[in-house]
Amino acid sequence: MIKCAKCQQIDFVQKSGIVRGKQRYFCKACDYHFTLPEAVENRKNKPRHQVTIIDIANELGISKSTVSRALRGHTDIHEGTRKMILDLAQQLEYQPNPLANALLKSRTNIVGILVPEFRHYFFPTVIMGAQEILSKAGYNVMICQSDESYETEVANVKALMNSRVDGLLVSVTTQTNNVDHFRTVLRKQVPLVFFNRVCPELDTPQVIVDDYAGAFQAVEHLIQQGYRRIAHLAGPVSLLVSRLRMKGYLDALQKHGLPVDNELIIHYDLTEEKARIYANYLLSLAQPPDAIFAINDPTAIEIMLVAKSRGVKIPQELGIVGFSNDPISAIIEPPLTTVEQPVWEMGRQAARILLEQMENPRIETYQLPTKLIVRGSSMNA
Amino acid sequence: MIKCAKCQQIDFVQKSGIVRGKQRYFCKACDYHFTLPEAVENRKNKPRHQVTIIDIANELGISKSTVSRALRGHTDIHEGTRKMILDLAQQLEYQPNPLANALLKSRTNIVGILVPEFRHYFFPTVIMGAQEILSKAGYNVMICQSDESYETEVANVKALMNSRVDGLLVSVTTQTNNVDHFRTVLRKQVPLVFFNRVCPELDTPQVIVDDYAGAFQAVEHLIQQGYRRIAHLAGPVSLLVSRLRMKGYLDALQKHGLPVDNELIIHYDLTEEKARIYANYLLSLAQPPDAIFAINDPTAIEIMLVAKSRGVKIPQELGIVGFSNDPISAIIEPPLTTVEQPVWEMGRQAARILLEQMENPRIETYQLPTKLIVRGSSMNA
DNA sequence: CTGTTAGCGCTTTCAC
DNA sequence: GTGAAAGCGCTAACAG
Repeated sequence: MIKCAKCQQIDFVQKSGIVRGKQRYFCKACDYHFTLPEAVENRKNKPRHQVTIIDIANELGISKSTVSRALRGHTDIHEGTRKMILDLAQQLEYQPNPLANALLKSRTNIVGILVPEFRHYFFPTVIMGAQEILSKAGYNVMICQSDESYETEVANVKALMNSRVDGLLVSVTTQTNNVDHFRTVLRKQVPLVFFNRVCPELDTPQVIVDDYAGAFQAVEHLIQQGYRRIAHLAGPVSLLVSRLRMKGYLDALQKHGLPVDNELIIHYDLTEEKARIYANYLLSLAQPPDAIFAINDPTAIEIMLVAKSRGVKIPQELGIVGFSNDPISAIIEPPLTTVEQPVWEMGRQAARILLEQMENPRIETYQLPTKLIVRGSSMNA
Repeated sequence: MIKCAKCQQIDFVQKSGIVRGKQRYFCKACDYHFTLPEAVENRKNKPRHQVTIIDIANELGISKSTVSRALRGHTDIHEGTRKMILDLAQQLEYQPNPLANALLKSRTNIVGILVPEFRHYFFPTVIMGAQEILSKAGYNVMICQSDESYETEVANVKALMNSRVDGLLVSVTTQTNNVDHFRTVLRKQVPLVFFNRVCPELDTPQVIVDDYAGAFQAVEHLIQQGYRRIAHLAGPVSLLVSRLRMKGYLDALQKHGLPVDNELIIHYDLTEEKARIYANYLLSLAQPPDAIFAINDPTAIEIMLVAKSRGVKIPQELGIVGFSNDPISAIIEPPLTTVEQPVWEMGRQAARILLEQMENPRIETYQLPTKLIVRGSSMNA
């Protein structure tokens, strides 16, 4: 059952007494005395036992503090001792237990990410960007999605806080009007960074793109293409991003002397069904719009589908511009004009700020650039 | 500074000695004696201090064991004591520290999910399905993506194991040929369930769809539509899903007496670039195919884009069928014929099996149904 | 350079 | 019914 630690043979090994509470063995073949690594013995009893510093300490007959120090890379330690410890640790495949550390330090090295959904292109991509930075910094990521439900969002924040995450990256739901759950987070001094769908009323960093400029450019482009009756299918007023893009839309109309027709402005909850309903509504107006600026690409795409189903020609009869440059917008026909935003970079940036926030808190709003990408859906030439 | 616990006034409160090591207060207005909840006092010193059972025990002058019992809902406890404890716990917003519990029980209530990517529709949806079940069961989810890199996969498994997840839901990369890292997981008795991209060589549950039947139907449909020279842009041989769909393709050809032309069968690594390259290659053959069965929808869509750019008419000159029913397949033009699989349900099922695995391990392969959805890309009428 | 001790927050025997 | 004490794995302050 027991292999000799030197010659690896089995048949010649016999027990040879107990030293310091540990069973010692003796190989009659190669004349070698040894003890079994504690971990090996333990494993027999507890199958899930993980090697601990105590196993190493016992095996080497030293104290666990010394082992800890060696493993932590402290300097004031005998070179021989260190080598001994490091070697055995490697041999036993020692893995520090992060739970013990977390309990001790009240730090889990986990960052929570909370998004409203990840069916579309945007949020998964932001998450990937954030993960890139966070995992480099030694953090794991716990992802929750609120499914655009305020209640779920509150529950998720609670769950993440309860899991003692070291920080939180959040994009709120369309329904989030009360932000007390985030106040609790801040009160408990857990770093919190909002991105895309932010909470400017909270004193914590926010990462957004230049929504205003993007929207302005988009609408100005439509005007330059000759469209005159431009509708805006906007997001809910609760979201800053909706309000900023709305302002860009309004200002572009104003700059070019176009009237604002409230009939052409619709706020909606970003669900697919509502997008379809309102697209149909707009196209059934007595004086329908000749172009629509959509709050985002999924919305624009729903509009395109509705327009197509009604036989409305894009871009001749209806110009359409979206926002985000979802890959699907290059695939659909005609390809969708859209405002590109650095989605991946937004995740990276939010993560960087969160990490910085852990060191020295600073409240700031970070704004990334946008860029209009002109495609077929708005080329009324 | 100190509010009276009864009349809530501030000005009349004064200290009234120390009892059992705790400062007591006295309100001259309402004649009420009280102590400050320990937690409140502590909060002043350690801003991040969370209320612990010790705080409650001290405040009530009882032992933490009793508090623990009351909170755990043990029966043998005085009703009055229990009520006192529960009330104070609520008042102080006591939250048990999961870290302490995790350390004690070696259970984190975290499940790791490892996927190759989440840019497309498939994996995010599976994850949402899994999360639905897992969060109901009280588990948090830690998501990693390997980005189709074997090394990243190994690193991620290590990281998740190191975080002491209670279970693992995995879909492997296209590059995963060596599965030793998963053997380690099983050796440490951590429940492991594969889905979609599975590892049949490992003794652990696998969740897949009926890839063979789905592929067979898809190809048979193409044949029935009159296509005779049907190519297959397949996944890497390393993946079981590739092999099963390949078999369905081959058997359908055989059943209908069509020859197998190896020139028309290409295995590739599922990257966008390669999809484009091979689509171009197939369409440039001296005898190009008149239809292509693609391993999945993203592949099919790349093929469609290439075909369009070459002026090849779909479905007249080229029939195309994909796999998965990615929402984009209904949007692209012509809409893509595809094999629907219950993606969300796959996540739910995998999660359920993982939970069951934690109770009584059982090795089984679960297979979900598929269904052909015929759309314009293959209607050669 | 190394060992001893205490403690992170909690559950769980084992006593009384 | 309740308390005391041990211990999960680890780090760090304090002694030598």
